[in-house]
Amino acid sequence: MTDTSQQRGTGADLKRAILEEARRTLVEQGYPALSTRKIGSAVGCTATSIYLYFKSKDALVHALIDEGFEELNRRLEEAMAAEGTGLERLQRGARAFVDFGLERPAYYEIMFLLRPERMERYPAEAYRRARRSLDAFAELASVPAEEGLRRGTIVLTALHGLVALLIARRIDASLDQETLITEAIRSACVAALAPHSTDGAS
Amino acid sequence: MTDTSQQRGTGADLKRAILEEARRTLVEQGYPALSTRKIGSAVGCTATSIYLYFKSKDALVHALIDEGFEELNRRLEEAMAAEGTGLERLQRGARAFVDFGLERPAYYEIMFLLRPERMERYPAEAYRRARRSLDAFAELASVPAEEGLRRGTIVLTALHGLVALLIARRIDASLDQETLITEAIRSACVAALAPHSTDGAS
DNA sequence: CAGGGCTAGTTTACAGTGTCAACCTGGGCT
DNA sequence: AGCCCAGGTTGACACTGTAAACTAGCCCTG
Repeated sequence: MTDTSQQRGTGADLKRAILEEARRTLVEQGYPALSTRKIGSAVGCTATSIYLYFKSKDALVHALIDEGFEELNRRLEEAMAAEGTGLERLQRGARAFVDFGLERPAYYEIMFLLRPERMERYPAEAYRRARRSLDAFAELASVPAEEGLRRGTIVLTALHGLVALLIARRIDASLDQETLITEAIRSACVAALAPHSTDGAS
Repeated sequence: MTDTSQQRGTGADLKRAILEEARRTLVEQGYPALSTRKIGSAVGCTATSIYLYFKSKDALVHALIDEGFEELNRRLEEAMAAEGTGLERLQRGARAFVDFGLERPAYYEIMFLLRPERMERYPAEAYRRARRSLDAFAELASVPAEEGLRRGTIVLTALHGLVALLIARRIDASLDQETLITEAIRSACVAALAPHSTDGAS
């Protein structure tokens, strides 16, 4: 037993091991701790071996992003599948989104917070598919397609801002987090489903 | 004339030059291009000289963040000072916030998008002061203090999410950006000033 | 005027990072 | 037996922020 560095298989096994280690590091120590050399030594190979299975470090991260979107989408579908009014379902979806962000901040970071240029190599197609979440939001607003997409997007931006600032601890600590979240969600969801208002409020 | 590297003064002059160069780089090439060595060579000194005037690279960035908050606050005050109903003023403030983010993305990034641990060294006091913007939002909701702070925070989070995703180009390109922005702002502001709703909608 | 000390800056070095090019090595096939 | 090649490694490059040690120039004092 040399130490940790011997759970390495070869070929596809090694690729799996690398991915596993990357996932573990991401969850336990966050994105900045992800380094090719660390992964390599933890998995029992050199840093450059990673490039046999991933075109770049970013490509490795993209694989993790895919995992993240899979879980997020699963949660969203589950939350919104159950019965209820449109508003209720939308609110449950929103809640699921926020919970995901708070429970998996490291995943959330690489999915939504990573510098744009890191994402450019992330295939646009994959990204669109990954963003099914948005479609789910959009379809709930029973309005013309574009308007629906817009309203879904607005909800998403509001939720994103909430999660992002919570994760970054940039929210005034004197506020009760739970109340803030429920109020923010309600505010965003109610507005999204409100009848089309062509001019000022009533 | 060796080359560019001769606009250097000494002492406080050098500090000013460093700050200027940092600001220029930030605006022209973005935060990731900020490196101590590049700044040094552009300004005519070595990388380590920067540490004579700034405790760390982060401290230098903090100085830029201060500049950013100064401009943002100025814009917000200007936008919200003019007459109008509470809603109108809030909307103008929100618009000013979004415009700032879109016009100064690099500043916005270091102010709101930088990794949290980079900010830990940013004195909490300075950050609170810098966040006067939020207070301005809060005071417009004429409700109890805590409720006002919460509503202001919710508006801020919504705007932040909007700006963050716009800057990151993660908004569906088929949407008209201008419409999206005005709708998002209206939605957030109307909700913030809505009467207190203890239970479900009417 | 000689010399001490301080200030402002540089040199050098360390420990990291992602990534590329060249090298090696063991197992399967001809 | 001999070859080849998939799969890994070694070593290097160009960066990063930053700390420690060193140095040139000036002012002030004896």
